[in-house]
Amino acid sequence: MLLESSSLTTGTGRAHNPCEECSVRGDAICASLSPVGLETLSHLGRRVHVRRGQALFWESEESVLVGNVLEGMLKLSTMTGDGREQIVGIVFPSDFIGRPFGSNSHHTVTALTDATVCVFRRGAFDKFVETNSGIEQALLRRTLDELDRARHWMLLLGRLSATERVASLLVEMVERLDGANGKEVSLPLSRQQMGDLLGLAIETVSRAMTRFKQMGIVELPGGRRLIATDLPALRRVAAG
Amino acid sequence: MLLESSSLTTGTGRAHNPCEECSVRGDAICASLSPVGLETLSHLGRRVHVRRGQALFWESEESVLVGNVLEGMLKLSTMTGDGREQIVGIVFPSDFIGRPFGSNSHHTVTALTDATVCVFRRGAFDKFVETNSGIEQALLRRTLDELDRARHWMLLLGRLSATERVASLLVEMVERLDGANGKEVSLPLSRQQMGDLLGLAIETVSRAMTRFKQMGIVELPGGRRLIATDLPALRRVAAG
DNA sequence: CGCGTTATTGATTAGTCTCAATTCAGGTGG
DNA sequence: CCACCTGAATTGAGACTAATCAATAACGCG
Repeated sequence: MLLESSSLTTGTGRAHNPCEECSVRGDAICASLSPVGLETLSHLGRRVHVRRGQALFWESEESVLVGNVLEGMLKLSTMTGDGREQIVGIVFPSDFIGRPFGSNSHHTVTALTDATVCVFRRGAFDKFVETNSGIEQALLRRTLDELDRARHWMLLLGRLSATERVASLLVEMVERLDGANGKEVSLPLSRQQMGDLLGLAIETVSRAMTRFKQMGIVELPGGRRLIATDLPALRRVAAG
Repeated sequence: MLLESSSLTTGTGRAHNPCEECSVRGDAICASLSPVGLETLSHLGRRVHVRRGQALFWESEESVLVGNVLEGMLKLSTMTGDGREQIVGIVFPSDFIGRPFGSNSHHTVTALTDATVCVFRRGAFDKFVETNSGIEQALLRRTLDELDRARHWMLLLGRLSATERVASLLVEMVERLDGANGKEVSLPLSRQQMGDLLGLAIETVSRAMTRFKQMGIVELPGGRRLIATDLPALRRVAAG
């Protein structure tokens, strides 16, 4: 249940600043930093590897960590009192996770694929932000974007039918995994997780998928693989 | 001496900064400003009065304005292609509205009650923020809170039953309108709007309300008035 | 190749939406 | 001040969507 720190490995690099050759150097909030700021930050962070299915912060536990996703994809989720789960966000490389500035957002962060995250203790990160206002603005922009995404998802959850929701998710996945018409992508989500994200039962998700297959707008070559053979049509279904 | 403050406020001499006696001075993002910053900002903003039902920015139109709510309550909403509406947020006095930094969030802002908003042209506001990093952090905190709220709402929309949703809304309304057990509050939302917020049909909302009345945990003395006679019980229903 | 897990498919049920009919509240004009 | 009118809210009946329960089928892994 609890995070096993033994399974988490710390990154290397001491002489050279490891941030310089970070895979998300140009996209994450660190992009706004000067070389000096970057140097300081590099001493605060450490790389953590998480295996698929592993939780990163535990819900309702003091969320002491914040960080940037370097590789892989993770889900943010909450639960109702009686155990129903809702995924409230999917994070991709260069996305920021965690809640700076004291308060706590009560979300579980779980790796959907094997992932690498550059983490900071929140206190140290907060202090660093105070003296580097560039990063603050980067964080603000990113948070505003997240807010827009969350609100867009509210529309989906509140007003779209099951079929429309599944189509929307497939379209978004194809886009974010840079697929195209006829190009195969590998979904990072199980059917159960798709259900938890869309507010649907697993069977409902499955049925929608087979319906799309029968309509000839997607192919499902087994497992989590997906080919959108008629992306415009899928988009039309998603639109509502 | 020459200039009279025209339509907007005051009545106390022009040497005095109108922001000083603003109703949300201590709570809005302006709270973080120095007297000098406040002085500058006061020249950029103007007060706008909106009547109940009036829209403030129009969806998909270039959202040129941002601002602080001074009085009243407003809703943020989006629509599907075929006209289904979803309310994605309710804003209260001291809340910030609008999307700074270029991009556009495509939300309609409509007054739920008569309201007063302190608005800024976005370009001017953005520029002001760049030279006043205090306001940036205030905005960031506020946006992080909004994000948490939106994600909490995703749980509600994705996983709670109709009854649980309505109970949740009533609890939240009682809290934000500082009601208590047995204290009457006046809901700012019509049944239709409650439905648009909860992702439910108007009839379903109505039925849930009468069920609560029959259970003896609320009273509905007509109109939009509400008395939670057993708030703990209502909370229990909401919990799910 | 067999086993456990995950996904699909089917039958039934529960919950919510839709359509339709009153009832109620609030504002208007006589 | 009251009767009326209009929009909002409630209530009821039936239709439909998606959840649940249950039984295969496909996959992934040792």
